[in-house]
Amino acid sequence: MPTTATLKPSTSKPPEKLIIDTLALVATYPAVPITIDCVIFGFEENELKVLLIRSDLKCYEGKWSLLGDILGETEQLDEAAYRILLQRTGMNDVFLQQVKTFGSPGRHPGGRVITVAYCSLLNIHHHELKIYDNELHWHAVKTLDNMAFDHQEVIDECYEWLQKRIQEHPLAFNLLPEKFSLRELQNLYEAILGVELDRRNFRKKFFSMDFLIDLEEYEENVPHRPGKLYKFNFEKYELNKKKWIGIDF
Amino acid sequence: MPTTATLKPSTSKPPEKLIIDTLALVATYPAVPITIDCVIFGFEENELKVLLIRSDLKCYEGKWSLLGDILGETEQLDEAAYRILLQRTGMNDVFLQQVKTFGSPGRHPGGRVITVAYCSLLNIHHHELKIYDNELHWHAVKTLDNMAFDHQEVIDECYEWLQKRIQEHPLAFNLLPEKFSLRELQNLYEAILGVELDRRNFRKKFFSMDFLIDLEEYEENVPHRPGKLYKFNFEKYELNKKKWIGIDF
DNA sequence: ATTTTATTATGTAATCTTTACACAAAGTAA
DNA sequence: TTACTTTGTGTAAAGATTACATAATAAAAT
Repeated sequence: MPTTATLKPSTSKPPEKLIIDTLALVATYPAVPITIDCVIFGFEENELKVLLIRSDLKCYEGKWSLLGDILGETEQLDEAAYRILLQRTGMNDVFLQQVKTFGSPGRHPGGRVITVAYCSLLNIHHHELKIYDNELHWHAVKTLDNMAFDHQEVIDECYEWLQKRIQEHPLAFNLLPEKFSLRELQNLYEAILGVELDRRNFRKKFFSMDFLIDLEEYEENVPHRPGKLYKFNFEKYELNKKKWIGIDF
Repeated sequence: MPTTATLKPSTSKPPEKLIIDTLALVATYPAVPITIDCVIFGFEENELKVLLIRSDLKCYEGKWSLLGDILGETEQLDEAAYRILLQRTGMNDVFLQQVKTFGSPGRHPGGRVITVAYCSLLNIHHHELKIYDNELHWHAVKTLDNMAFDHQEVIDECYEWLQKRIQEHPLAFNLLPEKFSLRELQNLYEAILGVELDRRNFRKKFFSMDFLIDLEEYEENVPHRPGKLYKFNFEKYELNKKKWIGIDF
């Protein structure tokens, strides 16, 4: 035992007997089917949306469901999430992150199934859906109801995760066109955070971060004064990103 | 389909055939053993520590391991985490939170086992260990090595989660005595965040949050001028806590 | 008793950040 | 030409952060 460890009291005992046959050990463990569910948020017409399909279970007939599938026997969790997204939508250029695992014994009508939720945020017009089986579609997050399984809860947790995340990481730029106006950026934040922001202060904030590249181009075909277009400087961000924010609660 | 949903293109198809026998469906799913691992951080002698036991697998002989066990067949994930902590340590008054699920196919030598990591932070002197089997002990986080399974990685992820978390939530107060001096509080933050902080600014920060109750009492038996004692006003915090932090990256 | 040592407690000026708020300029549509 | 809509911009006040030094208190050593 290293000297840095707190001394164990005299009642401490080493393992009774070391287990040699780990395969036999694991074989005695009860096993549970694992699924991965993908919560893919998108943004369109100033509204946050999420990708859903029709449930193919009779008991959830007509209800909506997340994109999910069972975990393959030799698959990494992340790998499965990317596979599912590709199989269901044809998209292969999306960054997914694990958010939370849901394991209530009663969450699946067919018996215990544990699901690991993965989340992403993307530009609906940059990522063409190539497959539409089971009525795959973008559904407004505000008007969700009628969800199969515990998918409402899964979406709620992912949405909270997302709201936090877009304030700390430049996620939002993934769902704007490459060239965007500050108004588009602000609409996005307002839609996802569900608040109104002051336009001047919003601009000041982003300009002072100094990650926006002024393209010296302007919007076209807008029925009013066109806004300037910018793009996000991901390289600069990667070099300069903050380590921490400071104690604040 | 609600009117808010994006219209599906003509290629969209409803589910081919609805599944009625969900039990039979789930029975076809490959199943994986699930374990829960508890990453319990504690603080003692100005050092962050974590609860470890000896691995009882021959192939990890002499290595340290997190407190873990298999998930019971009808157990909630959270429930299992609390049970494991109670069984292994006798502690039953600890708040645990799910951090991440680890599922690399090769992470367990006995075959695929997926683990869900739960994390907590507590005051070593408030939570007496009542069981010491398998050399249960507090181990300094700084000097970890020689970990079984992927437990180093699990601890690393939980540590990062913790560093972020204590800056946004008043977690830290759970691991001080009820009455504490500002120096104790500062030591804690410095130890967990791994930085040095300016004493005057640190005090200003906490006083301005206005969640500390001045007890008008002083430290005793210290070989120098005694510091004032405070306690944390959890009620006030619950009423006033912030909704969000602001865009910053 | 006096001195030494360690540590607490406190204030201020400079800088930076946040907030609230209003008006002129640019383009389209009528 | 006018009306409409939306962009772009500045400033003052308040608040937060940073960097920094000195006096007070108690115990321990002499």
